Amino acid sequence: MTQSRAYHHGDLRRALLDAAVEVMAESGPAALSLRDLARRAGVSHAAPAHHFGDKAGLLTALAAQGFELLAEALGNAGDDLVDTGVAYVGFAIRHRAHFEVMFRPDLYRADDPEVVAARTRAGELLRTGVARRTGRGPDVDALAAWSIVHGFATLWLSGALPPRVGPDPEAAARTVISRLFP
Amino acid sequence: MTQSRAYHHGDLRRALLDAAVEVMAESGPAALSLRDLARRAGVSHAAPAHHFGDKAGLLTALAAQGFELLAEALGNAGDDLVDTGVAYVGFAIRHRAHFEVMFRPDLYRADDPEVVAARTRAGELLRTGVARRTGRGPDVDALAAWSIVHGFATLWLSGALPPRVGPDPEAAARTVISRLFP
DNA sequence: GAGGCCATCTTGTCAATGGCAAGTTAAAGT
DNA sequence: ACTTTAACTTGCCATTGACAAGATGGCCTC
Repeated sequence: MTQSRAYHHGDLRRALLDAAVEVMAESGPAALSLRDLARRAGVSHAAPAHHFGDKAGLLTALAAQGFELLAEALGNAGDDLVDTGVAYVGFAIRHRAHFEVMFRPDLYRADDPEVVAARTRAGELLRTGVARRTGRGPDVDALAAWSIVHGFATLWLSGALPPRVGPDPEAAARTVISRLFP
Repeated sequence: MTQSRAYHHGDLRRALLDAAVEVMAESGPAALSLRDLARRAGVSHAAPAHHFGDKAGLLTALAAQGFELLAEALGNAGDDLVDTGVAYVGFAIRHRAHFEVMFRPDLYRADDPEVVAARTRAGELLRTGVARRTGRGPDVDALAAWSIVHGFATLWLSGALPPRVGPDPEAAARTVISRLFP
């Protein structure tokens, strides 16, 4: 109904992407199988190939969608730098499957035009969030900010953080980011 | 010759781990195939199963080895906090394959005793590196430090950083970490 | 030194997967 | 009505991970 016309299935492209997100959120990207997605959508095993070409094609679409969602999340975060960082972490937690694909370029075609456009947009939003603070040059601040939120999100998602950090990732992230920008 | 006795092959266990590191350093963890490793070692396709049980078993051994290497790298880094952080990044760059597996617990058995022991050891070395500095409590400092070095390493490995950062990851990491601990 | 034991590795097989080729269905245009 | 074309199916093949059963060869004991 939304972007590809409704034929036999309705909106298979979206259904496959949604199913992929669901599977990966539970079992990680390694557990993804095109045939399983097709089964969940109630179509034949070769149907996904029509929409995405191959597995990398599906993950490319997912990565593009992820960068768009990230840009949206950063755009809604307001002007404060710490809020932007917390929004980055919140996006990673809430859209775990997207996030995990986005930063694994060996899984998809990172030079895809849609991916490049969405990634550029998200990157600029992230950088403008840091623009007004200065220290050793804005580049260093931006890189440090990106590193600390990306690292925190990654560590949280991988389960590497000790329980002592607490159950609320965004609250913990706020504390950590404030340590960088007091 | 080193740990498993030399029978038909010599030291198949080590050969398979080395081949796995080589493959993953080039093409990422998704490209890993037990049969390919067996081919490279010149043994039959079922030989790896004897040493590692299954694919997760091989990656478990690789993760344990990785945490040991990380502990070693951190131990050699000296007392300075920034040096410890740079050593963390240096480890991630130099042992990319290990690093990428270590923080992807869906790929291996993270509760394996050897893995737990090595990870605990590395974790303590990382935390003692931060111990002497205090700010909002050592926990926050340790978490911030870990996040920033882990995030920088991850972003560098994924190729997400702009070329402007320069060609030397450890030099750039030093600048970024110094931003957190001036 | 003969026989047994066991770690090491091989051969054979099976289900599942990704990807390709060729055919089928049905909506949409002319 | 006829054609075109997107959307999907059926059938196939090579590769892979995992398992079962067998072969090989060093080591140990009596």
